[in-house]
Amino acid sequence: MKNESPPKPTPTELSILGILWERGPSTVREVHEIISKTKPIGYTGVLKFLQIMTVKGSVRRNSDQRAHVYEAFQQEDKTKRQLVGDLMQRAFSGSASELVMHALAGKRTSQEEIDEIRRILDAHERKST
Amino acid sequence: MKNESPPKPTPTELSILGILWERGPSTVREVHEIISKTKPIGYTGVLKFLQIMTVKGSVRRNSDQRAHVYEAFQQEDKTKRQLVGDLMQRAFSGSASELVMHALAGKRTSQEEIDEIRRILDAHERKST
DNA sequence: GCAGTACTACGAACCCGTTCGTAATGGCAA
DNA sequence: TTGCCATTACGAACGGGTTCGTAGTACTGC
Repeated sequence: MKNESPPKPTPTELSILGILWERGPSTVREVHEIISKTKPIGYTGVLKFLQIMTVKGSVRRNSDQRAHVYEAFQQEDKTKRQLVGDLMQRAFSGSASELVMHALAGKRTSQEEIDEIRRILDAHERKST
Repeated sequence: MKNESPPKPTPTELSILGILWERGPSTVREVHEIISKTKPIGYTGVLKFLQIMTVKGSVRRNSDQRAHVYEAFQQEDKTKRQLVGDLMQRAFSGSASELVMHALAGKRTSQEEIDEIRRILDAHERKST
């Protein structure tokens, strides 16, 4: 047993985690204000998810204040790695190049993005050599 | 309305589609033999999925033979593109470079894979200029 | 023609993600 | 202190993905 394997977040959980990763610790109200712009969900809905995620251990609650403050406890990197790895395995038999190919085919990508990816490749190459 | 938007396959459906994409038209028995090596599922379970997918339109059935032959009807490229695009949007705010970074971080990648990705980048660059 | 076998069809049930409605709690103002 | 408002807590319900058990159907050998 070597890694604590963060449970795979459901779609809605991921949306919420994303907000917490980006904004840092936030109250239910803050999360709700942001997420409701893109997803139809009520205040208590967000709260419910935060509670579930608290039980699962993917977020932590600080109840010092009246309005409880939640923060992401699940590691951003590890979670994202797992999500991509899972899809890569299930849809592309583990082939990274196939994954990249379809990722680029799906949307227009700026020159900066492409250059950035090249840098990532260089760095990865140097590391693993 | 321009694209027929292939419905997003569920995890198990994707496993089956993958087999059909790779092997071509197959019978229930053949699919079951392959998938049961990695996933605990019975014969009728596979059949059930094939039936559901037939209704959804992602596979087609040929009942000329006694053992019906199923073939993938859903486009491989389009489906994969959608899956990656969806994850990229939900987990990485649409950033292709972040996606690639975490994909590579998740597993060891051979030199050939990396070179292949570079080729893909080159091709994509040329096309979009 | 009859029994046995292999395959397909159908329906029920279960689990989990998701959502909502309502009750309980605690602080603030008058 | 009392009443109002914001916030949290809890439970129920709905839907979809997944699985399994059983019934129906067609072919094969005797």
